[in-house]
Formats: sequence, C-alpha cells, structure tokens
Amino acid sequence: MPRIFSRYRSFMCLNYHPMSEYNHKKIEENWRAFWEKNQTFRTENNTSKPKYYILDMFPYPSGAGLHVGHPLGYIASDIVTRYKRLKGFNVLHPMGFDSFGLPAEQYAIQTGQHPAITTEQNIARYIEQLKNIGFSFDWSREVRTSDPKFYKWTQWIFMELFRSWYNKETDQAEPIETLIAKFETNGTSGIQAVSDEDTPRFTADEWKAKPEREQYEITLKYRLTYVADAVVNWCAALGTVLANDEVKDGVSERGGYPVEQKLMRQWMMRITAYADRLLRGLDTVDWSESLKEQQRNWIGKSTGAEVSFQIEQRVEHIKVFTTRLDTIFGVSFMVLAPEHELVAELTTLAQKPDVDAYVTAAKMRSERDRMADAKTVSGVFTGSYCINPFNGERVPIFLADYVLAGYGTGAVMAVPSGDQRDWAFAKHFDLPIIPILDGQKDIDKQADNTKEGRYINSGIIDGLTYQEALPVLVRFLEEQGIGKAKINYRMRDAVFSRQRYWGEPVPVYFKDGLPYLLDEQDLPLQLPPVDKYLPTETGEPPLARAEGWKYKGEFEYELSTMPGWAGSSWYWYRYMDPQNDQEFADQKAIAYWRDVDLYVGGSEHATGHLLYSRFWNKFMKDRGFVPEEEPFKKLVNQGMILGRSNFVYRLNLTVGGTVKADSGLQPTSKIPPVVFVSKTIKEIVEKSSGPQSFTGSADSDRVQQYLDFFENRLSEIKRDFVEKTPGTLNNLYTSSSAFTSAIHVDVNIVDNDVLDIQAFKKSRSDLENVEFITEPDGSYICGVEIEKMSKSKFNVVNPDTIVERYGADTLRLYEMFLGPLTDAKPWNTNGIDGVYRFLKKFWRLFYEEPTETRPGRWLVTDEKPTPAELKVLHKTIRKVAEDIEHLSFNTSVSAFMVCVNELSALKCNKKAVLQDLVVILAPFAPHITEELWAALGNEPGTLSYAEFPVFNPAYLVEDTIEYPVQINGKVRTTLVFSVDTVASDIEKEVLANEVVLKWLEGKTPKKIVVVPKRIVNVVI
RNA sequence: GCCGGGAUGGCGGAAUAGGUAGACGCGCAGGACUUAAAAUCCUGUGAGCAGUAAUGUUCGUGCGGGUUCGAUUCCCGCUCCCGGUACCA
Repeated sequence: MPRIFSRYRSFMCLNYHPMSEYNHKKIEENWRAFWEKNQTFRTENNTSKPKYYILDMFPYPSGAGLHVGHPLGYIASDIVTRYKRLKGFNVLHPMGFDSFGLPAEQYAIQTGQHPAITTEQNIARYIEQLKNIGFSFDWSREVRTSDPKFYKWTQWIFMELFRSWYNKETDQAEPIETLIAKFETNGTSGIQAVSDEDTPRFTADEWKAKPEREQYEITLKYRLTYVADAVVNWCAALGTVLANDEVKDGVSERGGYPVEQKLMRQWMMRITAYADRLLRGLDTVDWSESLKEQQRNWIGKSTGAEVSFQIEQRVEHIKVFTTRLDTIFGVSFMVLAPEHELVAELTTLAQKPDVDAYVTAAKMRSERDRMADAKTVSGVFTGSYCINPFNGERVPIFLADYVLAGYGTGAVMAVPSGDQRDWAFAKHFDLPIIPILDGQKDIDKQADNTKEGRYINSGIIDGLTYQEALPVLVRFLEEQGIGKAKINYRMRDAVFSRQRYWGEPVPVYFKDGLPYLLDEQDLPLQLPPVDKYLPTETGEPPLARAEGWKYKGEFEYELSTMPGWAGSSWYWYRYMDPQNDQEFADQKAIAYWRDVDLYVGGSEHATGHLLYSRFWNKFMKDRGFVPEEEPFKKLVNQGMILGRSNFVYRLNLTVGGTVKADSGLQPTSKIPPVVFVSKTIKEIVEKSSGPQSFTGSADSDRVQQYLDFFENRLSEIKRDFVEKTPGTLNNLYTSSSAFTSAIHVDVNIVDNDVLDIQAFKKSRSDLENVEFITEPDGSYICGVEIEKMSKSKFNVVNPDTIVERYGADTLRLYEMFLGPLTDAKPWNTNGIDGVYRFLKKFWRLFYEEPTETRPGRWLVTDEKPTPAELKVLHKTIRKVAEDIEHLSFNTSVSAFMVCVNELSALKCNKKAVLQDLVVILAPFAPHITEELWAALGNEPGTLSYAEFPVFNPAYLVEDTIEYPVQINGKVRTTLVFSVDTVASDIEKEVLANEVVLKWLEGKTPKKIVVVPKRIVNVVI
C-alpha cells in the first residue's frame, strides 16, 4: 500500500518521469519506437542549414548476422552525426547493403535457393540488429546494390564508360563522338588517347573509307571499358574461375583440385587512364598518410625509359621498361615472363623441352606465390639472344616466373651488379656480373644499387655521374629510335568480368562477334532465372544456363557479371536521391550534398574499393554528372575487432589393457570417457611432467595440491568408468605426447574465462555426459587466444545479447571505450560492467536510489551551480567536443566517467549543469539522454536537434600551477607557483627547496631548465 | 617477398607541440551494508629493495643503440603480431 502511494505521488509531482529506476530495456524500446514513429532522423535535401554527409562503408549482409565488429565504425559515425546535428548541420547519414557477393552464391549452389531470397533474409536481420543499436540512420534512403532499381544505374554507368574515351590533351574522359569527329577531320594524327597498344594509324580519308564495322572495331580499342584477355585462376575440375581467396597452396580450397593460370576474354576497365589523377588527388584529401601511401604504392608511378632490344637474326624486338637506364651497360641477360607472347618463337629446338616444362610449371603457380617467393631462383634459357642497342653485345634470353606478364612489358633487362634478384639469378646460371659504377661495393657478395660514383664499362657514359649520364642516354635512345623516356605505372587495368551468377548483368549483347550496348530504355537488364548456380559443363558462366535469354530474342548477351566492387563504386550518390527512376540521382540533390564529408570504414578497402570509387567518380565528373573531383573528403579506418577465442582442454585418454590374442575382445569397441581439464590444472600437470618441473619453489605446496587434486579426480573417473563398463579392457591411459587437445568453445557461454558448465553440457547433445576436472574451487577455467572473429572459431559475439543484457547505450559506450577507433583490438566483455555502472551512476545524479518501499525521488533542482561544478562541466564540454572532432571517442567516454565521478562527489543535482551534460552525452548514449531530457521538462524527441553547449574558458582559469621539479630528468618533488611567477623567481625557490638541496649535496647545479607553465629540471 | 600498421601493469587503454608514465575502466585484495548472496559504497593495487609506518630508493612503455637538461613520443638497426597484395567484401 505505501509503495503504490509513493510511486503515484512521484509520478504526479513532476512533469515527466515515469521511471525512476534505470531500466534500459524499457527506455530504449520506448525511444526507438518514438524515433521510428516521428521519423526523427529523416533528412531533407534542401534546408538553409549547412550540409554534412557522413557515410559508413555499407556491409555485405552475410548469413552469420551482424557481429560486434560491424557496429564499431557505425557507432563512431553515429556519434559524429548526432554531434553535427547538435552543431546545427543538416546531416545525411544513410545505410544500405552491398548485397551482391560470393557467399550468397555459394549458399545458392549448395542449397539451390535463389541468392535473392537468402540475401533478403540476411538484410532483414541486419536491419533489425542495426535498429536495436539506436543508430540515427535515415532508413527511408536505404539502398541495395542487388536491387534492379539500383543496378539499373550501375549498368547505366557501365554504358557511359563504354561510350567514352580518355583524351590526354584535355586530360579527361569525353564522349566517343569527339574521338570519331577527330578521326573524320584529321585521322589519328594528333590524337592523344589512352588506348590499347595495337591501335592502327590512319588519315581522315582512310577512316571515311572504312566500313562501319571496322570503324566500330577501332573505337573499341579506345573505350574506357573494353574486352581483352586477362589471366585468371582456372579450376577445370570445378569448371570455374576462382578468387585468389579460394585458392590455397596452389589448389582449390574446396576439394583441393588443381588450379592453373589461364587467359580468358574479360571486360576490362581502363583505370590506368586515371593513374596520374588518382595519384594527384591524394594530395587534396584528408585521409591517413598510411592509406594514401598504400594507394600511391599501388598506383606505383615510376619514371624511366622504354628500350627495344632487337632479337638476334629476327625482326622482332623485345621491349623493356627500366627505371635505371643508366645501368644499361651492365645488362648481362634478359628475362621474360613465361607467358610472354614471343616465348614460342624464341625457344630453340634444343631448349624446347626445358622451356615447355618450365612454362607449364609456372602456369600452376599463382601470381602471389611467384612474387612472394624470393628465395628460390628458377628460370630457363630459351636458346635465343637479343642485342643490347647501346653496345651491340649479345644478351641471352631467359624465362623466369618472377617476371609477371601483366606488369610493364613482361620483360626485364637484368643488371646483376645492381639488382639483388638479378644477381642471384646470374650466380645461379653462371652469368657475368659487370660492375658499372666505381661506387659499387662488394658486388662479388651481393648487388649494390647505388647511384654514387662514376660509370665504368659503360661506353658513352664512362666517367660521368648519374646526373650527367641520364640526359646523354635519353638523347641516344631517341636519336637512334630505339626507345623513349616513359612513365610507367604498376597499376593495371581492372578486370571487370566475373564468371558468376550473383552480380549485375553486363548490359551488352554480341552481334557478329562484336559487343554492343543495349538500348537505354531496356535497362535494367535483370538477372534471368537459372536451374543451377554453377557454370555449364562447357565452362561457361552460370548465365549461359538461362533458357531463351537473348536480346530482342536474337542476340547473345554477355554472360559474365560485374564484380563486387561495381555497385560500391558509386552508391553514395544514390543515397542523395534513392527513389529516382529517371536518373541515378537528381542533379539538384547532388549539387546540394556534393561529396562525403566523413567516410568511415575498414582499412582492408584501402586499395580496392577506394581506388575504384575514386576512378568512377573522376569519370563521372569528367562527363558532367557529378561536381567534385574527389568523392571522400575525409576518411578514417576503424580498426578490426579481433575475437577472443576460448578453449576447453580435452584429455587425450585411451582405453587399454593387455589383450590376449585369444580373448576375443575388441580393443576399439570401448570409447573412453570425454574429460575436460581446467586450464590451470592442465598447465601444472604438463609442466610437472615436463623437463622443467617445479622444484623447491614457494609454489611447490600449491602445485602439489593441484597435482593431488588432479590425481584424485582422475582416479574417480577411472573408477566410474570401470564400474559402468565392466570387462577386462578397462584401464584408461593419458597420452604422454599430447596430454590434451584444445577445442574451441563458444565464447557466449564463458564469462571471464570461466566456463558455464551447465550451459556447455546443454549446448550439444553429445556433451551431456562429459566429465570435468575443474579447479579445486569447482570452476572451470578456459584457455584464451586472440584471433580473427569468425563463426568457425566460435568467437563471434553478437551485439543482440549485449543489447538485451546491458542496453544499446552501454554497447555504444563500451565499443568506444575499448580503445582508439583506428586500432585493431580484441573483443572481450570484461570491462562492460564498468560502462553500465557509469550509466547507472549518471542516472543517480537525477534520481535517488530506490529502496524496497519506495521508488527514487527526482533530485534535480534549479539551484545556481557553484564555480567548482561549472569547472567540472566546462572541462568536460571542452574535452568531449575536442575528442569528437579528433574522433577520439575512448577518451571522451573516460571524460564522462571522470565528470560523473566528480559531480557525484560534489553532490551536484543542479539542472543548469545536468541539462548540458545530457546534451553532450546524447551522441554517445542517445536513449538514456532522451529519457532524461524529457524528464528535465523538455519536449520529448527534441534532444536530437538541441544545441551543443558552448564552452566557456572563464570557468577553467587557474591562478596557480604545480611544477614538477626534476633532478637530472627525474621528478623528485613538486612546487606550486602562481601563474605569473617569472622563471628567475622559480629558479631561486627551487634551489632553496630541501629535496633539491639534498640531491645537490652541496654542489652547484650545471644547469637549470625552467619551462614556463610546465616543468623545472635541475642538472647536476 | 613487397607495401602499410602495431607492441605501455594481470587485462582494455591514457599521456593530442619532447616535459610528473600508468588517467578512466576491468580484474584482484581488504572493509561497510546483508542471515547470506547479488547490487551498492569506501580503501588499496606496475615490479623490486629498505622501513612498524609516513616514506625513501632502484628498475620499468617489444629488443639493441643514438640525439636531448629531459624520450612511450625524434633518429638508426632488429624481433614478433596484424591488414593488403589486383576474382572475399
């Protein structure tokens, strides 16, 4: 009766606070429903507010659901989003799904279920999980790359790429018509285009005389997307091309079938046209230096020269690219990739068996293996020679698999005195190592790539330095017509075809062997139904299975689909105007949102997604579809969350006994009991039987206690086993080689490395009757290892259980509290209680702790805050605002903790302080703050668009400073001085200090360093 | 192999211009409340040595050097771990 009364009273007395106890479940459910109903986070495309676009790399919706690694970046971006709203920005913060991909296709192959169905289910689960964490996404803008309404525009961009060429003169992409116009007026003369190597030269008249088909064929060599042969991992047994990921140690991961490198007709993207702009653009974006460095290295711009080596007694040349033209007189052999187009011609009859064997072996090795293997030297002599154009020397031509066909010209001029790999090759094949610079040292032991000194054995550049020699060499090259200065890029054109089902169909059909674009009104070209998601028996992609799938009922479609990165290369524009069916996005919306102000995602996308996106963006800018040269102004990589795997140790027991030959007993018929040993026991038993046993240490009593405990338990188990399974074969032996086996155990039934034994037994039917040898106190301690979070390692932690137990606010704070956003960090929930306690303590500033008989009273008053309270508040305002700007969220969480600790100590319940605190905490913990914001008398739901409190430095002014006083760099005491004390006065007082005098021992200090407002150091 | 990143107490981490190493949280230990437990609150907590204690002192930021009055921070040389390496996304 009294309980009901007081609850009723407290409810009536105040404007709004139905809840005096911090009930995260109720609070969070209420506010999530409120936001959804009121569309709190819906974003408009035109307001007078300044725009701010915060983007998360959208996830691939896998079947395992969202794990705690996913939200890390989303929480960070949501904090910035909510902060920017409080700062008066109109923030675009959308979410969607990169929903084409291999896992769904694998699943479809296994189950026969259409990938669209599983993808749909996975997305539904992701959305539910994301909504549970309280992100302020504008869900009305969600996109999915596998939705035909979306991929219609991916296909449209592909078509625009096909309709474009790259004009080096204007340094941008242009419609193919401008190229044709040039052909019509001047032929190929004066055309500076990025194109295939084998473009024919012709005059305007010749062009006009060509038949239409031939004209079209010529333009195909210029378009930004084109068909060419590219090397792929071909697995004949599976009838398909494999991702590098799916190849392990040269064989397919599934099934272990052989994989060979095979050339295949593929759609390519002429990203190399943009190499230099991709490089230059990096200087204009606010990304981490390491990320930019990775992209620079990937693009790999190198300045050098291309030189042609005439093949002896033949008309053909071998072209090589070198960045060290100055070493040309040191060339003692030539190395070609085994796939080089001239291999067959160069191979002499005598060498043919060796060469054939080598080429076949190289086909079996993946590109990465070939590059990674620097230790073994392998190669084969072709039997042919070429001529060094600088000195006329004969140069033997070898093949070696460390030279890759796709890089540069697929040929390398080898200079063993200057390049370690060439040096090793020369040693192996006993080829000459010619010194070329007097500055080279010890070249009989290793290569020396120095540019120091003057040239020797080097014909026209003998006696010159590097700087002097280079122009001489380039002039010679050009005069003799044997080469030219050239800029080379490591980056290659991107393969755009996938021999897969679950991707965007390419909007192309073939007529008389030539590719043509579909009519634009026929977009989207939808994925046709197929009976199976496998390649055909003849090795064609799955789309070949689609029956009657022909363009206009007549022409063959392209059968490959687009790669995973197609949709993600432009998706951020779709969020600006996601429903538009006339354009990929309305130009007005694009003009307003322009680019992404903050992009958050994993560093594993550094060279894939982020290069392709920049490439497409630049292309779209060239063609006038978008306004900005760079799409992502600022970018941060969140660190990977590693899983903390737990292990149980299964005792390796064998059933034994002496079996007489005539006994008829089957030794294998008895299964030993399954026994799990706790970690400490396992370690002690292992150590005590190992070489370094415990002897005479202080621990020896404890060790003996554990050993006795183990022996007793084991005897018990043996006795039980004998009783339950009578017979002669009933002895149990522990293995001496592998005492136990570590087995992954689901981390969700382990708490602080202590196993929930009951839950473990219940988790699988075969574990019901297992035995445990626990610690003497009855607990079972698990082993620990940090590894990648993955379902197969049973270390995936699902955010749902944490949200259920602690609430989304705690999850959000805890993920941020784990450490710096950009660091990789192991996930463990050991500290989560501390964050939860913090929220409860924060709540206690507003509500008294409830007792058995009555709920907690509302404590907040309208009293004027004291200077001490204002100091705490403003210190926190400054720290949190700074931290958010620097994306240092772990430190702001601890700043909140310090603030609440201090306000609790001051017993501060004043609205003037607490209301500001609610606002600055809101981006981190939106639910609890919405609740308290309303309880403080504000209109529910208005917190998201409130105003971030302004920091007032006046509250933080100090009039004294505590100086640490060091002797020889070690702090020995501290002294307090008023802020305006001059250095000489400080010095005087420091020298009079008794601690300092003690250390001086009567000597005069050598030096006294006084750093104003910082520190004093006395050097003795 | 190549490119990029990282390493600080028992654990996650802090020290944002080279200036008191270990903020904050977890864990642990002791205490208060309780029949008890949970929850909550209070105190202590890098390691060693000396001291009843206050305290003093030495060592200490992966390893080995260097620059500096002073280095977790800057430089040189290593070790180990992680990411990427062109069809995972």
